[in-house]
Amino acid sequence: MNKEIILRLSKYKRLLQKLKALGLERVFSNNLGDALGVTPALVRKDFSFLKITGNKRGGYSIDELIQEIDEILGKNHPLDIIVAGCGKIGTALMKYNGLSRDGITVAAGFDINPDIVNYTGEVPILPMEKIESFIKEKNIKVGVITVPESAATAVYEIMSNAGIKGFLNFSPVDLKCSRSQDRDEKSDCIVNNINLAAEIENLFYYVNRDNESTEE
Amino acid sequence: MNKEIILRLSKYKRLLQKLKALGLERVFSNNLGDALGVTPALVRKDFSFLKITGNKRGGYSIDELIQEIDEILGKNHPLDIIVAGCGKIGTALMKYNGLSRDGITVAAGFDINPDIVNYTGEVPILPMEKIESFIKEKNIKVGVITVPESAATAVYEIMSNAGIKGFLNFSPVDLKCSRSQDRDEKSDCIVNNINLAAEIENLFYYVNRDNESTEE
DNA sequence: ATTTTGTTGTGATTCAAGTAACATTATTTC
DNA sequence: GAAATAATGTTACTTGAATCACAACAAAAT
Repeated sequence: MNKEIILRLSKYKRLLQKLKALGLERVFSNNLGDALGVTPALVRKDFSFLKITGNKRGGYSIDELIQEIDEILGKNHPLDIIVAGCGKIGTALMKYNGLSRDGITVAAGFDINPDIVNYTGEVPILPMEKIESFIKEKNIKVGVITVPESAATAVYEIMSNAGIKGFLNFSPVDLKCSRSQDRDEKSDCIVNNINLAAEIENLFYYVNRDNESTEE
Repeated sequence: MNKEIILRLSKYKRLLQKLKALGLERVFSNNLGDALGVTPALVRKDFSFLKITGNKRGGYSIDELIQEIDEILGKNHPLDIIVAGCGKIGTALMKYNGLSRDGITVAAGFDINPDIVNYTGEVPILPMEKIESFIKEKNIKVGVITVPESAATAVYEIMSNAGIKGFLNFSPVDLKCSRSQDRDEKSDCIVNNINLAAEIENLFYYVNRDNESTEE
């Protein structure tokens, strides 16, 4: 199955909440498709795939949609994550309001540097040695990796062995776990890699190319 | 054309630099494919598409490859960017070493909050009113958007009108410009959207689903 | 009650990224 | 110098995500 479907789900929900705030009660696949820049058929297919069903003439109930999407995204369970590596990016994520706004809680950060360990902060920063026991005790399943490239694989191994199943990886090495390619298989874990420098390099490629072709 | 090709290019290069550091001089499509988890044929296709050519028996010269990739990624020009919105994520990016390590320089940050404006920092934080003139004067082409959702579209418009062609957008709204879908068309601009909360929600979906199916 | 309307749900189609296969050609070996 | 080898470069194929098109059907209108 496609990762994109679930990313679209989050976008549907965000939009639905706004429509609800405006007083709307029902929505059509056309509305959602327009807003996301996809065809209405794809919206219906997404819902069909996720066993969400609408009304043959009246579209979809916004309230029900939101509820069902929450159910699918696991919003009825607590969304607790940890952050491994409290450098620039790591600490930013720990404090980022955009996560808590969507119900995601950073339970703790971890770092090898004893100088920045801090048990009393709003989100505590614990020594890296404690990451394994913390994961097991709190039964954490999702973690963010923001350690330097050289440490990424080792930290990933530790987290994976301790029970983390979902990874958001900001280090520039592509972490790939056993069967993560095929998201339908019951795989050991999932990794979403975000390579910030590569994303920006990517932009420069198109920008430079477009420049050149207009300079003629 | 596919964004993925250019992201792979960055990965090729990272790998090539490591191989070079180990003393290697030549590399085969097989090596690169293994490391990136793709078929060797795709590696050759990427190079073929980018007019990079190898040696029928001896593979590719690492030095030449690195040079040609640098050329394509525009590494011979300065990679100057700006950051709009100096909140948690924005300031983290401004100080993130991972960018400068790849030759990317943050020329300045911008924010509406006068309290955090700071002309003397390593990377200055300027008032948002100055973003337009700054872009024009310094001829900046790539920008990062890390403002709150409510301001995202407005800031995008200003930046776009001032001359920014490539956007990395961290606000949860999908910014889409005229013809950015089709990356072959000479389009007005390119936007890469990164929705952090959605990425994590996405992980929880798979983690929860796998849990449920093993609980039977 | 019957017809019309308008939207869902889904099978067929398109399209593009990635894979597989192979013809091509430098290099080595004898 | 000819044969064998081992890699590239490219054509044909596969696959899967998104679109298109339409049948099914609930609600509204007559």
